[in-house]
Amino acid sequence: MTRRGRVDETLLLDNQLCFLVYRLHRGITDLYRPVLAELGLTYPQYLVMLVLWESDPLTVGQVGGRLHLDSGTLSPLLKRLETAGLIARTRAASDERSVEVSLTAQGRALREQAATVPAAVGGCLSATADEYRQTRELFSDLLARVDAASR
Amino acid sequence: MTRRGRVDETLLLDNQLCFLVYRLHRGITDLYRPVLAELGLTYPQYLVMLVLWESDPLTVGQVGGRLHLDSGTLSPLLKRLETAGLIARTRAASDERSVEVSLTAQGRALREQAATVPAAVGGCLSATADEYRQTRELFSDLLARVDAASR
DNA sequence: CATGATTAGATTGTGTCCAATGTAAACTCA
DNA sequence: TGAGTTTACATTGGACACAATCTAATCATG
Repeated sequence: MTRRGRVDETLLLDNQLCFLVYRLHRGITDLYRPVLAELGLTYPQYLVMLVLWESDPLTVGQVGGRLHLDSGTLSPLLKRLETAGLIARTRAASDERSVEVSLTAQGRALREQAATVPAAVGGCLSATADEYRQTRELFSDLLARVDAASR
Repeated sequence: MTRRGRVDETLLLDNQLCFLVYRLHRGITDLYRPVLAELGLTYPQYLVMLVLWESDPLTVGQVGGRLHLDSGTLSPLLKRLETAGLIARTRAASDERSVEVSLTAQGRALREQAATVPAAVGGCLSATADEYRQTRELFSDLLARVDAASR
């Protein structure tokens, strides 16, 4: 394809989709950081709270399944959320291996404050709700392909 | 929009574009990891090499400008690339504050091996080159918007 | 020219992310 | 039932990413 000694344009940074995703990820977290800082959360911690606001309680494994994170990441993260008073962790009675993660009153209350977060950030990403949905579909398809490839 | 006590669907994980980008970023690095491991590189290290294969030498600041990374990230990363024998770091004669990063013969040689990397990974992302370009455009626009928003 | 401000990198500390390993509980099935 | 396997989570260690601070060199301005 490329001749010897010439620039291989597939190796050019700007041509790489993956670099755009990498930059996009960091750019978006830059948008979230100041907003979430007011809630005392990091972005991954916010994701865990989103999951628990949808369904509570959940085991550590269930939270991990939702976010595709393992205990190596979740254990210390959940410990910090517990220290912050937002969640409680208790060994499940039915299976002493599992740990149930549940929201505290403070953790539930934080949801009210968080209600404004998506609008504050999402507005930067798309002009219209339709465009937002459309982009989301494309990303979703792409993610499915990536997940399938790593199988 | 949402009534009190009802689920706020903007807080649903699956509705959030940012979560897709977050997952996409990690999914794509999962694809790169085994391929780059054969070159002895992590993904961020690979990015630095891409930048240097395009233009060599560069100061630490120039590399950082290209990747949007600061010295807090780059200093230890470049130290590891130096230990691996891929780059050299020398104080610039013209300005003793700057450090010039240059490829070693080994670092230049690695490029041949890396030539197959984009195809190995990019194939998972899009079926056709046209689709790839189209997706890239969309990401590029979105990134521009995000960068503009964080100003 | 001397002093204060700015700049380039390095360092330190915190929080992910992931691989590898450890530990205790639960399961399997001979 | 009981020994071996599997499962759930915790821990450790390496590598980013980012904020904050530090140091040394350069610049700006009087």
